[in-house]
Amino acid sequence: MKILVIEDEKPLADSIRALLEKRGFDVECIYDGVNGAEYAQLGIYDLLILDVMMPGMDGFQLAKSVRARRCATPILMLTARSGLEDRIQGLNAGADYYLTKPFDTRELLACINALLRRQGGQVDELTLGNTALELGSCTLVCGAQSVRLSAKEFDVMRFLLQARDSISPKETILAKVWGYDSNAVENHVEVYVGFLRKKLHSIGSNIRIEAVRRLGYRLETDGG
Amino acid sequence: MKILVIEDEKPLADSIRALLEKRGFDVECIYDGVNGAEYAQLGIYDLLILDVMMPGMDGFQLAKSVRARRCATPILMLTARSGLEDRIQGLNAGADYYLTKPFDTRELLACINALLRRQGGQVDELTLGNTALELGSCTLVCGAQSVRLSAKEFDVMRFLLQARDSISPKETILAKVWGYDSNAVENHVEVYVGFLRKKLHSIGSNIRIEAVRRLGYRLETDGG
DNA sequence: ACTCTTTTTCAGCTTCATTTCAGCCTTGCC
DNA sequence: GGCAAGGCTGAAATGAAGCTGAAAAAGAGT
Repeated sequence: MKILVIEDEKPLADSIRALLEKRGFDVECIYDGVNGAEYAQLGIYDLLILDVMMPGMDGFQLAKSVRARRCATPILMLTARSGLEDRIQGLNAGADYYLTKPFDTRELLACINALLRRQGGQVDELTLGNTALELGSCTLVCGAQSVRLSAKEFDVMRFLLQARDSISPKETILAKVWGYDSNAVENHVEVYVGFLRKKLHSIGSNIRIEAVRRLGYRLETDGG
Repeated sequence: MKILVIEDEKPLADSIRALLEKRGFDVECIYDGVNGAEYAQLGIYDLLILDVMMPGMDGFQLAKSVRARRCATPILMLTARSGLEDRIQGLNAGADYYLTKPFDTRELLACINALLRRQGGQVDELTLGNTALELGSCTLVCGAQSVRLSAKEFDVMRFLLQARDSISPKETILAKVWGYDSNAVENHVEVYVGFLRKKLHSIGSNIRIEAVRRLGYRLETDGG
């Protein structure tokens, strides 16, 4: 995650950089508005953090110019001006969030997470080994390969992934996926495990569904 | 644009509704948290406005439960509690913006615009593959070719495009396009998907609307 | 009142996820 | 080895889910 900080007070900018880098973000700082605008418009950042008051070009102008170029990077405005009019002006200029200085570091982080959460495409997935189950699209993904799962296949796979290392008894899978009062039998689970094994294999996954005699199934990963 | 307001102070809720309706939004109000959660999870709203302090289920719990169901609707939290810890808790619970009461109506509108802008509310076309949906003219465009869509066709197409890779259940499309309380049936969606397939084909689009049995529809693009 | 478009209804048809089943393989015990 | 129980699998049957074309109904425009 690349973040661009545009802030003319160097000490503050650098402390933000330090804070965010500690959290694993990739941060760049620019100390004036005019240069900042150029970098911001590259469109390569996942988030812009802008100061409002800066020599040359202020945060409002900067936000407007970024948006005018159809660049959709989220913008967090950070400023000492806490007035209502400023907040409205900031938001209307294209900012996504308006935070007033002095700010608490935890609040800053919470804001950044909220903005990036949206940006990150919100792809919820369960992963194990080299393989991910995308919940939104019911798809198993392994590197460049992927297969779609049917509704029941998806339910079973998801149950196994959520159980992680523990053993899932067929009885439990049956109750959870088919319903405890359905008249499905354990062979259904066996058949579906068969389907899943085939699909996992077809995309080169290193997950195996292993049968534990009398007890149920468990996921294992090959090679580490 | 459909907005759901969940707020237990009826007069406030209704005044927000009036304000937003005047701006052309389609607004519903729910006056308690538990019911609110159910509506919110329908996934048919473009924005949720939540009060924090409510009997039954508070805004934090509500936001968490919505997010837990992988529902990505933007959330604006509106509250009398202005403390730092609250703001952090709200953002971490899944809120996208935190506004303290009493708020200025212009600020509220600016926030809403900022949040909806990101939702594709402000952009004027949605694209996928070689095809664009022009929001202003309800037209599907592919290269030099184009077709006009009827109102319902447009709504369905737009919903599918906004869902991107994820699967859109017929139930949700129905609720969003025909209204959750209409007496439309799932076959309506099937018929409209049929219309859209024909039109997509007629302009040489490489988008396909694929049925995922038991789960819903998803867009796919042909040829990489 | 008429024409044209959009939306709804419906019945018959197709398809494929799910179920069923029979036979085979594996494991572990005597 | 022989046997039994548990597990696996390929193929066939099934039925619910999805599709479609045509016609009725509802609106919109003239």
